[in-house]
Amino acid sequence: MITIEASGFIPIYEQIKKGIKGEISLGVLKANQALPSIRDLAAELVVNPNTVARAYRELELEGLIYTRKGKASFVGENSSSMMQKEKVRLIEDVFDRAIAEARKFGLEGAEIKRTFESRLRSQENPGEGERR
Amino acid sequence: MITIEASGFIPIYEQIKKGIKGEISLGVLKANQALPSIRDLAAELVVNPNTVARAYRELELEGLIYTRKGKASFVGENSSSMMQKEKVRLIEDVFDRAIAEARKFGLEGAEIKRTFESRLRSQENPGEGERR
Amino acid sequence: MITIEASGFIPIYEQIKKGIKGEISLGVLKANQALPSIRDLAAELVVNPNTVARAYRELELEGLIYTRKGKASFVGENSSSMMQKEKVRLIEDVFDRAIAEARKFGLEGAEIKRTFESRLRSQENPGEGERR
Amino acid sequence: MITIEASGFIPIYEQIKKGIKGEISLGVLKANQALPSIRDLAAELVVNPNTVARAYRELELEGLIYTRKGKASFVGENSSSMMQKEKVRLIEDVFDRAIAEARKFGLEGAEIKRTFESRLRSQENPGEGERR
DNA sequence: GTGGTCTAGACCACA
DNA sequence: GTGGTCTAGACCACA
Repeated sequence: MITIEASGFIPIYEQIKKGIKGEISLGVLKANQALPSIRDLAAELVVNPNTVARAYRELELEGLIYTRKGKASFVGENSSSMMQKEKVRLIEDVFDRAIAEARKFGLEGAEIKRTFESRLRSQENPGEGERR
Repeated sequence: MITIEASGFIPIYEQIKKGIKGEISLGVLKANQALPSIRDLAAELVVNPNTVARAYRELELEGLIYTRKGKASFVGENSSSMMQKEKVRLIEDVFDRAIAEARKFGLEGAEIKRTFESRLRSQENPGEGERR
Repeated sequence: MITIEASGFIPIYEQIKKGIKGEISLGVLKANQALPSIRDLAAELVVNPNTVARAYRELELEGLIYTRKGKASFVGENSSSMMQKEKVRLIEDVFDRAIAEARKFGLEGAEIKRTFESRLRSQENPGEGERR
Repeated sequence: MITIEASGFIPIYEQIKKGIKGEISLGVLKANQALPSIRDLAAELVVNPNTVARAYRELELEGLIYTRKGKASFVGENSSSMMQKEKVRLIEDVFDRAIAEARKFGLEGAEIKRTFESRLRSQENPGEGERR
């Protein structure tokens, strides 16, 4: 289940790569399991097949998947453990950026924490609206 | 003090816009204060003047700054209050994205919180290294 | 059919914007119809592609067109009705300016009207030449 | 009484030239009469003296005014008759443009006339608002 | 010196 | 092929 946001600046192929990495690290996609075909995934995401192909090609270059020509692409044997290691780095990075962004707008530690917690809560209880 | 990261996908002119918005919201740039000249900022950021000009032009279209041809660009009268309102939205947005990212990699509420707090701490005490 | 007059002070990108707005309001360009490609229009107008790109970009910021990267730019769903509303304002404005101009040269109501009507007539019957 | 609109694309020196031409053609400024000094007019219009100087310089090149160094600029002997001839052309031109603009937005003869007349009326009776 | 427009041309993301 | 960004560099309006 990959979601694409067209509005942003992040290339679609990067969003697809990230989505698949997420599924590998989650265990949704397991070692040697076949990925969806390029055409199927492209149709599902309403995206050009070339774009999916590029995502797969780069994942292959990174050693996370392998391709059997004429058959399909498969999750690599060591992908899961590779992703475990990268996962930590990736998530830390995303929070570092978010915190840096908040600081750029003048928030300090306590405020940043409060904002973060309020967002976490509001995402977990989306029906409730936001109390602060 | 705007920093440009060339590696990312976010266009330079967007990074400049964001930087200036941050400074306005921080009060570093105050109403009717002159922005650095296009050429100066371009030199400082090692970027083409056209790129800075585009950032300024878009900020003007958004009503945050105004320009006196032949003189300079200035922070708009209401920019600060405009940014105050947008600030909340912007920061919430950045945390929403970070949390969504973390979830995509299989983290849940408690883990996300722990990760966030460890990053916040490690940024505040950069000398200590990172404990995990 | 957009015409650019190089002699004037109005920037080329503004003339292109105005031309496209005219075509949308005329119904020559209909909702979801593709605009000419940036390169094609640039070639037709003998103008740099960047200049057309700027016009398109600003029309997009104004919400009149939308762009699918790698495909084309398209007329927005509500552009026609947006232009209908703006059309009145735009045309009233242009006559206000013309009338103000005439007054600046000392013409009064009746003379202004006579001049306007003679121009309207002479444009409708260009073959006849101008009688004064 | 010259009015400058800063928002537009028309250079300020052109607006000043046009204003002075209007005053000459109106007879407000008569042959051999001194124009306001560059500094005075610049102060009055809240504009840089260089800008007024340029307007005067070009009017001199067009033969409409002459300058006595150290004294002032004066309306030329034949300016009034020169302007009489140009006046017609100038005003016709402005209406031609306005009509062309209206046509670009799909209006035809009768509608154009109606719009023009309504603007003329509303300018003459600004207190009344616009009835159509 | 300062901003604004424009061109030529390169390179990239995407279809 | 199509749009987007960026650079280098020119020229102009204005201060």
